[in-house]
Parts: sequence; structure tokens; C-alpha cells
Amino acid sequence: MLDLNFVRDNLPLVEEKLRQRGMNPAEVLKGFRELDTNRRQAITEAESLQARRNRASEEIAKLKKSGQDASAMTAETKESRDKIQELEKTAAEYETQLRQLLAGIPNLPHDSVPVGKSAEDNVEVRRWGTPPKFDFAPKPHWELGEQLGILDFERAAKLAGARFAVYWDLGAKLERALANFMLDLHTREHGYTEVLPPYLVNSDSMYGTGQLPKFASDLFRVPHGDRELWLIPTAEVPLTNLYRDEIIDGTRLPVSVTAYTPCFRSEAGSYGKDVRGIIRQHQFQKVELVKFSRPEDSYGELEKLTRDAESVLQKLGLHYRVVTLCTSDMGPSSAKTYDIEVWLPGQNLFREISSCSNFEAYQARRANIRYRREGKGKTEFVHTLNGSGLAIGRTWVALVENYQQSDGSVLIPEALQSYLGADRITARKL
RNA sequence: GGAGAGGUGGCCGAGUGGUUGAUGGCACCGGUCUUGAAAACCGGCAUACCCGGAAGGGUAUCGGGGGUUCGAAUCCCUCCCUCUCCGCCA
Repeated sequence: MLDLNFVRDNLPLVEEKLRQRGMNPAEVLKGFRELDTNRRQAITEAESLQARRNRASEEIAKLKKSGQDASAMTAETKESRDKIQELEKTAAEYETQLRQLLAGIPNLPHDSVPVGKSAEDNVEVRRWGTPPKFDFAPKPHWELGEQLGILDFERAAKLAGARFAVYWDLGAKLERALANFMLDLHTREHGYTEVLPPYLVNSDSMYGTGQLPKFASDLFRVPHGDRELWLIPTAEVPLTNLYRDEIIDGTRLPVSVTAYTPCFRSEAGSYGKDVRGIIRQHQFQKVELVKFSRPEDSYGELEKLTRDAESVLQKLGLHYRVVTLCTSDMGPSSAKTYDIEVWLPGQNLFREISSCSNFEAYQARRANIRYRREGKGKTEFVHTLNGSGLAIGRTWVALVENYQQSDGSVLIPEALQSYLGADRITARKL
């Protein structure tokens, strides 16, 4: 959420940034001026009446203390109460509408973000490694996985339905090995603190990071008595909300946390997209990186966080590129996003494996996450960042496709061998 | 699931209808003292919103919401959360 005063004072800038995102400012900001003015008018009126009533109450107290009759005054203040309540109700209605409008405004893209109309306008910033060469036609992971007997879609469909997978044997172990490898790397070498958060969260948490109210249809909702909980679509939600409604000691910033969690996405509206393999599942596992930063440091931290995620691919020897998402392709909460895309030879394309974003104060304002600078009493909103470090399922895919051999087996890169307890995956007997 | 206790400012902790935004302590900031530091002492120190060019003024906030009252942190209702004990259970 953007700051109300900022929007009011910088309307032309907000409109320009909305246009850059490919949105229609007139539509997004429809009624802003009127709501803002009406709200303030109602507040001013209610407050001046209230002030008068408060003074009258003081008078009554004095009269009563000295034993005098105050019935004339009590009648008067009683009367003004209804009027005040009415005005307050009006003000609250305007406030609600204004907040809704404000919550619907996406974050303003940072000035360094390329302006563009679609994903085609994303800008590649660097490329690492080289694609592996094959003297045979490399297969996609779903063929390899089933041939090796480590991926089982039929039984997953029986258990849960489409967009689920069962991993067998070294396929399952590979998931676990990757998770441990990534967590160890980030906690030992990059300064992240490991966290194991709840996988179900309340609506306040989902609102804090921006999944609600807009993206409810992408989430799995779990009824709980007469309330509800939500399955996390990413550990970003519980991790960022760790400090919701808190004031962080400024000397502790930046705070960096990481967690390995399952992620649940209903993927409503993506029917027919990436139906083969495990690229797009209702459940997948991910190691997430989240940072809380001082505003002036957040873009430096974004670079670091992105490099932290990249280092996973480098240690695994996987070819990838980093792109800056253009204004139209970025998520609404983000001010700047880098996507890391890994090379998948079986499908002959680069595929997103991590998305690293700086949300500036957008989430912090929604979730009320502040910090106090040393020596200053005033609190400020922190900047929040996050990125996958990495999506385990897609890393699994990249390994299998990039390290496949002509005999259908898969070599395991050295960094991972001790975690997996094997240097090669060969077909298992079923 | 049953019984009980409690939710107050960055933290601890007073406060049971009338200048209580809220005593006190800690922490923090400034100052005196000191070669420096500590200690001691003095002073300062909540947030949001509204009006205002500013100075300043106003309103709200003691878990959330509603009610009683001229007036509520204080009384009533309701919801949420935390803790303790019992039961059940991974």
C-alpha cells in the first residue's frame, strides 16, 4: 500500500507510474480526490463537535464537584452525541472506501525498471555458464523421471488429482538433498537465519503481504470452525509477517531469514498451461529468502539477495540468466524484480526458477513493520525483500534435464553428492 | 473438549467512572560532574489522523467490536489472543 499523503501530494507521478505498468490511472484512481476531500471534511466536522462536547463534560464535572445542578448541560451534550456518531459513521465509510482504493494501487516501479508492455520487454542483465552439449536429443524431465521410476503422476492423480506428483526413491531423496544443500549454503555462507514457520496462516497475514484481498482465488482456503486459515503459497507470507505490527531495533537491520516450506497454489486460471511435468503444481517445495532492510540499503540488499540465489545454480553448475522484469511484468507489490531463469535443455528454453523483489515500504506499510533508528525516537517503515533460493521442484527439473546421459541416467554434480549419497541416478526397478 | 487467570506506552509494571495519554522503573536522547568511563543528579522521550504557511491547536488510541453514561483504561455484552490446570492426542 502506498502512503495516503504521498499519493495526494504526488498524483501526477502516481499516474505516470501506473501508465508505465500498463494500467489506466483514471480507472485505478477513480474518485480519489472526492473521497479524500469528503473524508477529511467529515472528520473535521466530527472532531470540532467532539471538542465542544469534551469541554462541556469538563464543565459538568466542575459543577458537580461544587454541588451545583448541571442538568441543562447534560441535556445539551446528550443531544450532540447522535450528531457526532452520525458524522463519525460517515467518515468511517469514506475511510473504508479510500483504503480499498489505496490498497488497489500497485507499488510504483523504481526508476531503474525498464518500461515495457509485456514479458518480451524484460531486459537480460547477465548470463552465467554455458548450456550443456548433447550428442543425442535431450529429453524433458517428465519422460526421464518416469523412465527412471522416480516420478509418478498416475498414482499422484489417484491420491489427489491433477497437478500433483509422487516422488520415489532417489527422486524423493533429491528433493531433500536440494533443500538441505540450499539451507546450509544460505545459513552458513550468506548470513540467513533458518526459520520453520506455520504452513497455515490467518487472513491478516495474507493481507500483510498482499495475497489478499486480490488473489484469493489462487489460494487454498481451509475452514476452521467459523473462521478460516490459508495454506501458504510461498514462505514469503509467514516470513515477512514475522515482524507484522512490530518495531525492529534499527541496529539489527538488515534481518535475513530463510525457510524451507511446501507452497500451495490453486493455480486458478492457468488451466492448460505447463500441464506436463512438475513445472506448475498445486504443491511444491521451496527455500525462500526474506530480508528486512533500512530504506537506504534495500537496493544493495536486492543485489545481494539475487546473488545469493544465483550462487545455488553456480554451485550446481547450471546455466542461467538474470532478467529485470519490465514495468508491465512485475507483481503489483514489487518496486523492482529480477527473475533468475535456468536453462532447461529438455524443453529448449529458459525457465523462471527464482524471483527476487524489493517491495520497498509497500508490504511494510500494509503489515505495519517498522524500525527505530539509533538515537532517534521516530519509527519508519522498513523495506522488505524476498526471493526464492530456490524453488526445489524446478531445480530438480534443471538437474535432471541438464545432467541427463545418453543411457537415460542422471549425473549428480559434486556439490550435491554427499547430500544425496549418490553420484548418479539410474533407473530403479519397479 | 472442561475449569481458571490475564491482555495497559520500546520493555516491565501501577491504575476500578471525572485534567489519566495514563504513577513508577528500565531502555533511549541531551546536560552537569569526570582525564575517560561508570555511578549519581537534572531535563527530555508514544502513535495515528484532522485544521494550520508556521507557531500551534484539536480528535482518537489502555487486545478488537458494540453498549451504559453528560463523561470509561476503569461498568456491561461479545469476539480474539496468551498463560495455568485437567482430559484427549502426534
